[in-house]
Amino acid sequence: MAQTVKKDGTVGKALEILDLVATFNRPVRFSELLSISEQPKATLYRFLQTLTNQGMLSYDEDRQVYSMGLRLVRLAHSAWQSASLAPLASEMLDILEEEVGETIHLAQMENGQVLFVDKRRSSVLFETLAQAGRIAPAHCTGVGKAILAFMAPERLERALKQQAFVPYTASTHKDRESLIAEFDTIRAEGVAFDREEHERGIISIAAPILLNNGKVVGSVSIATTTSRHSLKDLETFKPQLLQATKAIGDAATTWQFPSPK
Amino acid sequence: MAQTVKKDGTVGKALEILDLVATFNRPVRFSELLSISEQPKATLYRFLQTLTNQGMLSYDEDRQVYSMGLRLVRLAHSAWQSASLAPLASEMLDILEEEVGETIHLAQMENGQVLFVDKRRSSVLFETLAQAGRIAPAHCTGVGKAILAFMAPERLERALKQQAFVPYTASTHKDRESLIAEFDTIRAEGVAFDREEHERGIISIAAPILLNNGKVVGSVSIATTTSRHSLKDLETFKPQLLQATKAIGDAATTWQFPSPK
DNA sequence: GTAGATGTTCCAAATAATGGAACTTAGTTT
DNA sequence: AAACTAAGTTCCATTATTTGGAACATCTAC
Repeated sequence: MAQTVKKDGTVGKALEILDLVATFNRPVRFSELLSISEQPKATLYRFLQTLTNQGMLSYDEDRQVYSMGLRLVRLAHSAWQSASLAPLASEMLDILEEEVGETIHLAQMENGQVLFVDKRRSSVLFETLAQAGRIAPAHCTGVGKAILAFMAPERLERALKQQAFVPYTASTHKDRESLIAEFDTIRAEGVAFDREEHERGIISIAAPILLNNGKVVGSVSIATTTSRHSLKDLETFKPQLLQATKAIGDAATTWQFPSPK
Repeated sequence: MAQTVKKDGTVGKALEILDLVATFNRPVRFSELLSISEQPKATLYRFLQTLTNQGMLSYDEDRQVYSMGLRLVRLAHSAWQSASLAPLASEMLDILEEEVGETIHLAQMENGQVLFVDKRRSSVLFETLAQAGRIAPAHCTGVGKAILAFMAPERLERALKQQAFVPYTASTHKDRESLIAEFDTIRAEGVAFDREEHERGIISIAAPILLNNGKVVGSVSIATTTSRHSLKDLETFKPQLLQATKAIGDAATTWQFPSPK
């Protein structure tokens, strides 16, 4: 279990249920939730009512199904704007995209997983919230490994405990040791490679975003397909990538929120 | 006060605090929150701790400020995908954009406010404030009025109670009566106009998205600036707009979530 | 009509939230 | 450098809320 022990009382339980509904990625019946949830019937029922009342979930009376609520979209907009690296990094990502002409991802760590907070892609027009918010495992992605390799010991320890080490492809790290073994190389080179570890045919080069005090706050990757490019090709983008992550790191360090006055 | 009476115990209070932090749109200190919150010091403190623990908020130890948490971005991604009209409407919005070549917004109602869930824009120059997740008042926007005018009586009543009737411009409806008076026209014409009611120089034409059973579930608008177009110009887009909203309404009506099995 | 499953409500017991006040730390003034 | 002030944190007996087993209601299928 990648789940950590929760000690946050009623609120924690309610949010756990929110996560539960989210994992379905489709409207879901009460009984379906009941069968997976730890909570007894009446308790689960009450939580669903409360969350629906609050707009965190929505309930379709005709179909008798729960979905995620729009209040989340509103709240996330605020989160994305004021708490993610996206607004800060936007310019640098634009520049990087222009330089390399490949798909760019901006990621941060959330509960041991990689959370994509922004993206640039050379071809198709896309809407931010549609793609932002997607998650991926940390142990088998360039963005994930780039962050993990630069984490402080106890933060890393916590993150590693949350990895499930699902072996997506033949080259996926299948245990903790194998993953850790790569960190020295990543730290030495300053970049991490995804060698089709998450998806066959998809490779990437990723670099961490570091604050001036050394803390990792996120990472940027340049991703492509094996049919278009080799790892060697990606390596030629390294200078531009590092320049971008450096610039974002500097911006994140000096960034001050607007004075309260 | 546009605030409704909350009866959702601890969870409701916690979410209220989340909203409170969101309104700041910037990292915020404990004392700032305390000064506006209803909650006593210790209670507020504990809630902030819990929410931070849960990833719904994030806390910057150095600056001692709270921001919205990335868990919201993850959850909202799920909400946007499975509970908003956006995925369903995407194709139709693409077509509409191509036909009219102006900025398109897709909106839904959330807690009496208009919530933008998707957007298409033809020119980068004309940057409206609206992006996915962004909110706006209902009483002074095309999308808002288009939805309100087609709401069932008690839903409308609840929504009207939540309007603050802030007079943004000279043409903003400044009270309930003035707003309601326009509804007959909107219902008769099938579209609502924003006559610079929210922002000077910005006008729009909007149409409701109706399910086959008559329920309004959202609206679509075509927005432009007065320097580029007049209201008459916008009116020429009416057929295309109505065709798009009809198609989205049909899709929303027949849409079935993937079978649980 | 009946069986079975799903969804909703009740209420006394168990538990968690509450908040006034005391305490600690950080920042400022005399 | 002591005294003051404001901000943030912890404590704990009291209070209020959550809890969940079980009964009840509703729907579905045969």
